[in-house]
Amino acid sequence: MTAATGETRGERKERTRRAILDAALDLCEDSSLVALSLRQVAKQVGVVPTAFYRHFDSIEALGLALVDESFVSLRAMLRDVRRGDPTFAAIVDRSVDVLVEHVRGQHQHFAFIVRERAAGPLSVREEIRRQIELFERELATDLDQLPGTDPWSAEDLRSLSKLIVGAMVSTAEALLNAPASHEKAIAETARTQLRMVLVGALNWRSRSS
Amino acid sequence: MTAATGETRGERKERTRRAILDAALDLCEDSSLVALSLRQVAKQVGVVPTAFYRHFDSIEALGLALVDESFVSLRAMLRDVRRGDPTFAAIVDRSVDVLVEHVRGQHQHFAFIVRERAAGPLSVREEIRRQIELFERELATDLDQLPGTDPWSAEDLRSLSKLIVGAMVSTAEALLNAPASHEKAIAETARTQLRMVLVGALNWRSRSS
DNA sequence: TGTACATCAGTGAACGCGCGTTCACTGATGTAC
DNA sequence: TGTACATCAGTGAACGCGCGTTCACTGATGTAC
Repeated sequence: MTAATGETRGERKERTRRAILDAALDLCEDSSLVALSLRQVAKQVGVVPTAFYRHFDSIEALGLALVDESFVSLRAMLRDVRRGDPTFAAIVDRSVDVLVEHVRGQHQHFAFIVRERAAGPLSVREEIRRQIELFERELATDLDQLPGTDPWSAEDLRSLSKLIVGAMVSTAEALLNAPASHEKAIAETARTQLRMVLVGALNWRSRSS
Repeated sequence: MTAATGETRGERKERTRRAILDAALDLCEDSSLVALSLRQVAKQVGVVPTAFYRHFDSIEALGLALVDESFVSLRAMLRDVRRGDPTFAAIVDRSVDVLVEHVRGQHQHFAFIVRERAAGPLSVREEIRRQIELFERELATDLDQLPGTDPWSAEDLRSLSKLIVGAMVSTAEALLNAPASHEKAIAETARTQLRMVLVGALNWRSRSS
C-alpha cells in the first residue's frame, strides 16, 4: 500500500483492509475460499504476505467478514422489496426486478455466497446457512401479514418461505452462470415460478381447511 | 495396493481405480475438489503419488469421473420415481420417499454434486450443470404426459420443472446438512412444497387460459 | 509551538512442508510360439 | 507344456515452487507534555 497525503493511519489501514477483501472476492471467484492462499491475496493487494496478519487471523476469518458484508447487500435488497404495494402480483414483479438488479450490481457478493454456502470452510458454511435461515423466518413473518394467509399454519408458512427463498437462490445462480442476454428469460421464468407457488399456496390451503 | 491371488492384472487395476475414486469422495467431503491434492488421495489409497497417473490425468479428470458415477445413482433414483401410480398425490409421496432414501444411501455422491456444482473446477461445474438441465428437460416431458397438463405451454413446463428440481436439490441439501433426526420434518416440508407447487401450477394455468 | 516517546502497518529473511510432475526402474502378469 | 519376450501397475528419487508462520526490524504517524 502506497502512502497518500491527508490520510490518517486508521484511514490507511481501512483502505488496505478493503483492498484485501476485494482481492479475496476477486481471486476466489472461480474456485473457492478453501483453495485461496494468503500469499495470493497479499500479492494482488501489493503488500508483503505477513502484512495480512495485521488485518485477519486467517483466510477463514477473512471469509466470515466477506459473509457479513455480502449479507448487508442482500438485506438492502430485501428492504427494496418490502417497500411499496403489498399485493401478490406487485410483490412478485418487484421481487424479481430487484433480484435481477442486485445480482447484476453485487455480482461478486452473490457468487461468493452461492459458492461458499456449499464449499467454504465449515464456519463460513455455518454462518451462511444461519443467515439464510434468518431470511426464511423474516419472509414467513412478512407472508403472515399479507391478506388471505390467515388460516395457514406456522409449518406451512415456513415450508412456503423455504420454497420461495430456494427459488430465489436458484434464480440468482442462473443469472450468475448465464450470459447477460438470458437475463430477461430467466426473470420471466422466476416470475412464472413465484406466481405458481403463491397461487398454489392460496388454493391448497383454502381447499384443505 | 496389495496383491491378491486369483486376480487378473485388469481386475487389480480396476480395484485401485475404485479405491482412488472412493478416497477422493471421502477426502473432499468437507472442503472441495479444488482443495484436494493428488498426494492426499495417493496416501489414503496406500499407493505412491506417481501411481495416480496410471488412472487419471489430473484431479480434474478424476472429478469428471465422479460426476458421471454420481449421476448414475441419481438416474437410478428417477427410475424409482417413474415406476408406479402416476397420480399427483402418489408422485409427490413417492418422489419424496425415494429422495430421502437415496440421499441416505448415496450420501457421498449427493454431497459431491451439491458442493462441486458451485465450487468445483470449471469443467466439473459445467458437466454437473449440463446433467441437471437434462433432468429438467426429462421432468418436463414426464409432466407433459400427466393428465390435466395439456394446456400448459412449453415455457411454463420448463419453469415448473426447474422449480421442482430446485426444490428437490434444496431438500437434498437440507437432508445432507441436518442430523438424521430431522429427516421426517424435512420430508414433510418437501411434501408440502411439492403439493403447493402442483396445485398452484394446475390452478394458475386453468385460470389464465 | 516544539520535543521526546509510543504505537503499529508494513518489511524482509528464514523455516520446514506438501505440492505436481519428470524420470528411469522393477517385477509380476500376460502372450506368442 | 515350457520358454522367451512384451506389457504395464506401481516404485522411489529428485526437482523447483508456493505455502503458512516466526521473528526482529523500520519508519511514518500519533500522543503527552
